[in-house]
Amino acid sequence: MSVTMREVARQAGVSIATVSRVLNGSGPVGDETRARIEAVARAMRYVPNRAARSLSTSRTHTLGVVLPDLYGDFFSELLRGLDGAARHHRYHLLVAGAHGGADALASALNAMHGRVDGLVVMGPDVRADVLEANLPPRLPAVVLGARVSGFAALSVDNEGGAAAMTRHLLALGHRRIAHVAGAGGNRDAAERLAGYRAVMAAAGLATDDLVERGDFTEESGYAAARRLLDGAAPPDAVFAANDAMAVGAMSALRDAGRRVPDDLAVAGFDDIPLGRHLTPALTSVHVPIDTLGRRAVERLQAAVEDGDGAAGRPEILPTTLVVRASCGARAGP
Amino acid sequence: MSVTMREVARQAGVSIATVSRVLNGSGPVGDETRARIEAVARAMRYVPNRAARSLSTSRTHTLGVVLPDLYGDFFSELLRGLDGAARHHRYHLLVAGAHGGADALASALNAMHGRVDGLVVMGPDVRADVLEANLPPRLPAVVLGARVSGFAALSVDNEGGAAAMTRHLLALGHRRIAHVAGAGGNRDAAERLAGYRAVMAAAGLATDDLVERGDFTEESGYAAARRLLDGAAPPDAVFAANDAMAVGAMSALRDAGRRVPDDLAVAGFDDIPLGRHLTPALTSVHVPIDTLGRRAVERLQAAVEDGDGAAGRPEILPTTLVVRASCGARAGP
DNA sequence: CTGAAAGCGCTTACAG
DNA sequence: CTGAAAGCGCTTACAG
Repeated sequence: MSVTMREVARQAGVSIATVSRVLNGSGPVGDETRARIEAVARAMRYVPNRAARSLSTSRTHTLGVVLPDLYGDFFSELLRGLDGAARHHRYHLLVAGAHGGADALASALNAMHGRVDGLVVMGPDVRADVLEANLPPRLPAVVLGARVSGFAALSVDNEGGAAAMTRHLLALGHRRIAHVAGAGGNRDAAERLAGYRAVMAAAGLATDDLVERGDFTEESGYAAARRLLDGAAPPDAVFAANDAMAVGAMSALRDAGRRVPDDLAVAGFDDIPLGRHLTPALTSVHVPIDTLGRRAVERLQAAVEDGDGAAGRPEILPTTLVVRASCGARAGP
Repeated sequence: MSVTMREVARQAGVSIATVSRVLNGSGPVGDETRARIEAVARAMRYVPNRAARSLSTSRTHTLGVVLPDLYGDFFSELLRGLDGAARHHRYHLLVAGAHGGADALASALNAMHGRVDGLVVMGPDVRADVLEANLPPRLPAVVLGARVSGFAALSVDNEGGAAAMTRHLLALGHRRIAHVAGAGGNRDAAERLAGYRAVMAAAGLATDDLVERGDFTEESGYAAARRLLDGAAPPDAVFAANDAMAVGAMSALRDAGRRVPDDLAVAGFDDIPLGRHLTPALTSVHVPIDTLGRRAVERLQAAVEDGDGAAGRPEILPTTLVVRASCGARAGP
């Protein structure tokens, strides 16, 4: 195929071992020899074959990333965090979208064997036992948004964030606070719902007719808001489990002739860039997505370097309330 | 490290050649032998080492993707297109962000040698000769947004789109149409500027004091709009070379107390999802970003399969005008 | 300082 | 139908 070390060695009149030493800066090599080899390699436009190198060193300098999807504000920012940290630690990224399903996950993981030094797997939709059954036993891995025994877990404080938002809405005087929950079976969705419910219960407020389920898409947020408006006693605030659904809800309210925030407050979760640009700007719970990516790489890098399995204590990143105009608070940046 | 074919072979009492045949479904193997090997492999949780397989087959089933960045609406959608098509053709994606600079590009390409069957490189900021000097001679590659001799080129009709937008603004009665250009040295930016200039010139309108340069960021769009407003004779329409700058321009106009579209029309380029959510919604030029990704993979896949270098004629994808409220046209979806 | 050789984990003609 | 062997392109003790 392409030019190999053997050809460089022949051209330079040395053994391949010496070429390897020069290219890796390892072992002692005579100055004259080194210069000659470097010149020949450059002239021949030699580039080392990484697959071969990986095979003999069993190091790839690559991290595998398996996400439910590669698209959208959330994953885009996650990739940014992963990419930045990976670049910083001189790692590359082998990415795969594994839209739901244990099969997709298994096949993605299979295809990475021997090509990565560690794995970042995002699994809020995947059952922990499925993950556990498919993660390679020896490979360092960090799991995002799920907890799998034996592997490092990184997640965000969904419950705390949802609780803070619910308290904020209560403090603004809202009582019938509806929640548009995320997809069933999704861990983030479940935790956010739990945070909301806990605070409502503590305030002595029932939530029976105030929870509608969506699936994290804008359309599902629109539909959920419609159902809430059509109910017997419509809410005075809508807290969606993510920003996309909040955007959908805002559209539904507008289409129904209700003004935000005058008639109804709306809030989301994630704090995607879009939120700042809406009119009114969207109150949300900030999730440190890029930090999530960065920390994942850092933990992995440490694990690879130290040889341990990246296990260690689970890490929960804090979320923060971001108050803007959509919830009707007076002071909104 | 992990369990290898040799261990499976030993456990099953056969040679590694036979194990390989079973795993790949190649060559004839006795039913009883096959069943035994499959059982053993499953029991041992054997997963083939891809680096080793790549080395002996010189096929990786992976495509390398080198982008200026991995973040933002544009790249996110491009990745979506790439990922979808890659999955469809059973390829994986090795991605790298190579923020400007020939060095980053060279190092990213280096690190991919031996690990990919083909390359997608996005190069609007990179000079063609730098690309040409760094692309591996034998590897099929498609270049996005640049033209490098010997490699397939895929781009979008920037000039046509900018011309159509300029004509649209003229048709709405605007005369002093300003253009906020993209980064200098960027090919997309240059083509969009050219499209704008050509139509203005054909209409007999001067553009001397109507072009401000930005760098594709929202902030630069804000600053450019400010400079235009502060000029001797402010424009009556602002056409930004991308949506992010249009968003910045809208903010600047709002901060200056000017209403969009009543006082000034604003238009962008790219048609990112955000545009639909703005108030007023942003008129833009739709760029088929995901198609760009999909076509890149399709061409590469064909090249890998057929053994040719993926060269062939350059392909220019059409752009389309998307009229919304920000330019003041009556009928806007 | 330099080279011959073994080995990384696979695949694939070539024999049998 | 099955196995022994060479080879993919590197790295790395081990000699010298």
